[in-house]
Amino acid sequence: MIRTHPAGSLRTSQEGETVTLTGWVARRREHGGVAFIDLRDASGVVQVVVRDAAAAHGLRPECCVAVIGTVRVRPAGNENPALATGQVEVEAGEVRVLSESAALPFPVEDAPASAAVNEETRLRYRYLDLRRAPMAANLRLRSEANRIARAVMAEHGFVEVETPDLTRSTPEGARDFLVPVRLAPGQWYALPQSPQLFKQLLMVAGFEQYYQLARCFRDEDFRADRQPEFTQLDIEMSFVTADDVIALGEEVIARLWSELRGVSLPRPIPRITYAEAMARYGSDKPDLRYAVELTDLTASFAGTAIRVFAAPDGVTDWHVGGVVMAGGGGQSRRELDAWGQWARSRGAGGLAYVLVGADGELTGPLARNLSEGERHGLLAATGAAPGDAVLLAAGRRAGTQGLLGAARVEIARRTGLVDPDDWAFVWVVDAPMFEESADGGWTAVHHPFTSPTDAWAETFHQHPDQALARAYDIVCNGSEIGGGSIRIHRREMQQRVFDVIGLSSEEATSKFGFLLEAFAYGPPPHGGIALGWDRTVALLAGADSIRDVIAFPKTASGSDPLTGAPTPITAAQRREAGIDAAPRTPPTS
RNA sequence: GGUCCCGUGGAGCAGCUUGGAGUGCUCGCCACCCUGUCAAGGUGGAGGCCGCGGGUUCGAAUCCCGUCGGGACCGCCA
Repeated sequence: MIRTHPAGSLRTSQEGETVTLTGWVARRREHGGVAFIDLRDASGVVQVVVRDAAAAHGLRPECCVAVIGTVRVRPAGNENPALATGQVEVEAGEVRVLSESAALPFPVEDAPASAAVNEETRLRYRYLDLRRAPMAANLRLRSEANRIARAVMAEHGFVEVETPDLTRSTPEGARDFLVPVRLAPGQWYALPQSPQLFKQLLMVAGFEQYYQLARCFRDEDFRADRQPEFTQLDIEMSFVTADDVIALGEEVIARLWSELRGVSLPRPIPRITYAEAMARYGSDKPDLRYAVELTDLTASFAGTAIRVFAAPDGVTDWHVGGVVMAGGGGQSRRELDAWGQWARSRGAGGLAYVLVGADGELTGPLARNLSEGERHGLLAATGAAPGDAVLLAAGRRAGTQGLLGAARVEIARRTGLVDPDDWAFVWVVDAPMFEESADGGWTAVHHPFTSPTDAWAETFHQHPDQALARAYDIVCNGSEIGGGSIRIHRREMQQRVFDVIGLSSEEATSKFGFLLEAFAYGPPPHGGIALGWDRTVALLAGADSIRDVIAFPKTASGSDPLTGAPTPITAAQRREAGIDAAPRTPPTS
């Protein structure tokens, strides 16, 4: 090392020692005959005193320097308690500029008032953005999270196995990223959407306990919490029940929050069924930091004269529901009407409201059309108090609950019900196995290898609308941070799932044949979980976006302002890659 | 595929509703002054295709259309 000490490590015990430090000029304060340099390296910051004015003047912000000097205790009254090294300073003998820095595109050492910088600019100069304290802290936190996860896995005897990034396309679920194959023109690899099939093969292979911090790739549109490539803590275990996997998932999460946030999570983490989560919170990832719940008013409005609340003929899952906005009666007419606009912007028909007056009388555009029974039922069911507003929606059950659930989140946000220091974890269990697909058939909610619950093991194929899966999602503060299931290991049961989702045995063989073949050789009962590592770390870091816990993320259009990727390729690259080669065999679909 | 927001010296904003000289704020940058600061302070200075293209107008940062880029949301994400 060309330095003798990390800058952030110096203390009064080193007084008098001659040290060589290396790092970056964070700040410079010139006073004519004396200048103070805040020297930053990965360990922290220490103040360097430079008495050679000419030497100090050349030290531009963020240039890289070496300082040879003597550690001094600061003169009385000049200590800086805000710095870990604030009791000492380094009297510079020699300051060597190792490399200059051009004028900065944005401040690296933030003054508090100027912390916000356009994210595109930050990504363009990500190496400078990562010098900034919050981002540096986030990546170090992520590294610690990785270490903790590996420690927990090691303690339980898990085997870390790497799986391929170049694999075959399995055209279910998300769109694949495709990679042309030079040696076989017309053939394509796909990047894995997850190591799902490989980890099941590793169970067949007898490893029993596998994990991996796995990179996954999905060619879908972006959100604040999505990237085209992302990381999962991927886990699979043999001879386990759902409780075993859940217990392990809890241990990982509890250790992360304990060691990185100093938060002791209540164990076991509570569980809620999917049906209950939808009924009470209108979401399969409910934010339980606040208590607002939805109310089912379907029975109260069964014979309603209000047309929009009446079930059309033939709709069997009609639902009328409400959610109370405490104090919402104080909203202006304009604000109340804005809820309808808010609902329509989410693709819903609208959102009605009634207000509860001081005497419990109901007002609002709908109020006069409510029957006495409806008024009474509404008040009794919702528990709305004078001064409250009740937002009402009607429609098919899932969509209506979802809309009211979104309204619940919005109510909490607008009325300040969210405690940002709170952590509310919950397992959502007993999810449906299937959901209706756009073409009227059935599709697997989780994936087609998810086992039904014991109660549905023999009959799920007869009632795909009701069958429940041995699946579990872990939710934190309204974000799904992981999920998994017990898998199917019986060929006969797997075939029934394929039958339900309309996958012929030819298609199944073509898509998953290698897995089904492996399952002919004594597959163990197994199950697993994958934790969305970017979201998990973002929660730990208090970051608004997973981009803030990824070193080099992409923008919402999939570009990287730093490297300029993606780029066109040359004609020669195009020829060599075999992109335009005709397929050897006709595509299957 | 759809909806909405943003784009103004290097950074962050205001100006736009109601068109009238590139006007303003905070920070940074450059020069000089300054021997105990730590978001140092002081004086002076430089720096602009108001994202881009078109339209309306005597006149456009401002109004209209299109486009590009960024962000958020719906759809999508087994």
